[in-house]
Amino acid sequence: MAADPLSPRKQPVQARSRALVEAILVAAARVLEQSGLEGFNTNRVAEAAGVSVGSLYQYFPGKTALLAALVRQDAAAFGEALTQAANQGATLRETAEALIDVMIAHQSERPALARALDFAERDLDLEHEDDTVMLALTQGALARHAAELPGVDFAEAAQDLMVIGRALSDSGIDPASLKRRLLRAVLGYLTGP
Amino acid sequence: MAADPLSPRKQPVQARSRALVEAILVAAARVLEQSGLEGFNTNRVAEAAGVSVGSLYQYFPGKTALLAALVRQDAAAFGEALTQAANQGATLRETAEALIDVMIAHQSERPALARALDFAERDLDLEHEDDTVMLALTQGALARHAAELPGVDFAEAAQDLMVIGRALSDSGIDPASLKRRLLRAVLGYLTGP
Amino acid sequence: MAADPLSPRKQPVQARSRALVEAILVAAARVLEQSGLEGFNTNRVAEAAGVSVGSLYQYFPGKTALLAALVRQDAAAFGEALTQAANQGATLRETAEALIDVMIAHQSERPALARALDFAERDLDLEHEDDTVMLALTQGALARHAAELPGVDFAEAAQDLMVIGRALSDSGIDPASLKRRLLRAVLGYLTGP
Amino acid sequence: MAADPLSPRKQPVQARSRALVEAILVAAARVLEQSGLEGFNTNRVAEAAGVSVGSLYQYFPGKTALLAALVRQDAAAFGEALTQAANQGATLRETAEALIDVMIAHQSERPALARALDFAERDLDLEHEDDTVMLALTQGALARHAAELPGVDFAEAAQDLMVIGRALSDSGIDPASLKRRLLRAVLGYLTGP
DNA sequence: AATGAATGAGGATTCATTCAT
DNA sequence: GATGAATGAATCCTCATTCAT
Repeated sequence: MAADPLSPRKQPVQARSRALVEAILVAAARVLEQSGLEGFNTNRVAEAAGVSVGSLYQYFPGKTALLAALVRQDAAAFGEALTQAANQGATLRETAEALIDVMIAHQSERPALARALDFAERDLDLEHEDDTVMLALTQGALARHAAELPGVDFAEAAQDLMVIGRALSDSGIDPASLKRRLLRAVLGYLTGP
Repeated sequence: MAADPLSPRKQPVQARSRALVEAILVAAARVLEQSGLEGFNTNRVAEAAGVSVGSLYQYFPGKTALLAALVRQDAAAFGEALTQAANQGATLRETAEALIDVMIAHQSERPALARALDFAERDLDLEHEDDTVMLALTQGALARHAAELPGVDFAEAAQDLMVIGRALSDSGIDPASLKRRLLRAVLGYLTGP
Repeated sequence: MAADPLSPRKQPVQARSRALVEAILVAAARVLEQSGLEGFNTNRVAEAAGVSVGSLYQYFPGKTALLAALVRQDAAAFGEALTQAANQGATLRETAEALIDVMIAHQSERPALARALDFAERDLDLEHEDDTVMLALTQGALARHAAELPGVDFAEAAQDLMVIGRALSDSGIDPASLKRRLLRAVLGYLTGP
Repeated sequence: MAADPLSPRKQPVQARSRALVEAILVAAARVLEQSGLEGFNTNRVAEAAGVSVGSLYQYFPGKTALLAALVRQDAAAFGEALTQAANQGATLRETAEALIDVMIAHQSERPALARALDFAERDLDLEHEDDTVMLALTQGALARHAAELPGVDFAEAAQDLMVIGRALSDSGIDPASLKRRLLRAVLGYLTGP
């Protein structure tokens, strides 16, 4: 009965429905970006999407689910981009650079949105779910350079680097120096003292 | 009129007033810890403090200000503890350990509270304000070991380490391995490749 | 325009239509039984019937009409069963027993449904309409035993007994003793002091 | 935490508060009487009482509780009146008359309200709670005339008579003949065949 | 200064009903 | 006729804030 309040209500099959869901998500992202979690409410999102509240609730069982969908959508896109990057680079440094570039790109595109989504992800305890993919990805990328990383626990390192990467890219640090500093943190962690 | 909504309304001079403010803050922390930002509301806090809402508003211009006071109080306490640690340790490693111990202690004492405060700090954009002290502190600690850190930009490093330290200690990583991993991240960053 | 909101919209002539109406009514009964008046809504009924809401509205002008149809259907079935019983029994007592058996059977079959329908009947002020048949029936049954009932106003008695019978059978009284008690009430009323 | 949704939220101690609660209950009764359970909603009641919704919720945890309070208030008043009557009358018939007079009075004063309250009482499953007193009362009244009632199970009879009495007085029967018919039903039940 | 009752805007969610396809 | 997506008014309830006492 009381279904999962974080999952969408039904899969939009028809083309029109998919467009509607898409419109809602786009509007939701905009509202979240401009007004923060504070100002994020279903009525506002529906209005911004040019849709009735009822329609919103047709596809999302509640405010939380909408937020969760946003988070997941972003995580998925991010994961995809990371996947590309993870397989690039002949050296550890090159791979690190590729991954960092993705992180920075993701974050600098819509900083306020990225921040709010990070926020929401924690709030909804969606971290674990989303991070599994990225963790695996990162771990794989590390494993590819095992030769350069003697004695490193890949699982552990992947987790730490994920946390560090996120935190730094989301910290508001001057974008110009961000890449250099992230690189330092990552390579330092891995090949450090 | 439109006064700073983040600052306390007036300095409580009388002893009784100070006690009242203290009681409110203690209660606020408890409420925040137990119910999260979601359940944090002025009526609840006032009740938990055994005080009337009116009195709460006598000393805090609004909910936000109360939250801000909590954040600042915590930051101050944290800063104090860090100050102690920053001056300890003959070697860089030792100093780093001392600082990390403080971070972990601060975080592990009331994890839920620490998390919510971190949350709130960001939400209220209080980061800059609070971090100034810690930044200076960290920077000083680094400077003390300048010999071991050739070519390091202390200001920059302090900022990065602060971010990294916070993120890792708040990440929910197994407390048992947390210190080791934090140390690795910090020393790696500083003395890395 | 403002048509009677309690009457069905049109007589389903086609076989398929009749089946559809039947399916809706069956589903409606089930929903009402399982979820009460509270949870009784057109969307739910339509879904339970495996029919679109639009179709439901094709045959019933509104929620109320659907409910009314349910009430009437039940009343009709009940009336039919009573008709059988009303003509049985050589003595007053025997006839009373037959009628009471029907009442109890009707009520105990789907108690929750019976209750909700009673509820709805009152809510929609359908009592008068439905009871006409039963009243006539009861009155007839009494008349058959006029010899045993000197000085009794059959119309009045029929109404009173109807009310009493319904109330008692719907009162949640232990089914084991229900018949005896109903009999006592009825015969007491009729042949009393 | 999730306290009893049927009980009031706090006892109004101050005179003003009591007046407010009283005003709310009076308004609630009026709304219920005029608009039925259908149109009974907290906003409407608050408005009718000249009070803000917030104030209503200060004293009643929800719509249901408000309704329950109304039912209980009515039941209490009714019980009180019955208590008076139950001790009157030298003969069974006289006592029965006294009780029936109270029932009729209670019902005929505000018929629509009485009906809706009966309705609500069932809806909220408050029957048992309220009826205990009346049952005991009735049982006592019967016991007082035990000599006239050989072989009668007072507990059972009290329950049956309660049900019968309510049903008849609430049935919309012509008030002029109501008393006579009720008396017949009651005495018939008790002293019948 | 303290109290806490009162306010009411705001926000989540439901569901009867319509109508374009 | 059938469909079911879309609508949005209606309703419940919360909580930041004020103000009379």
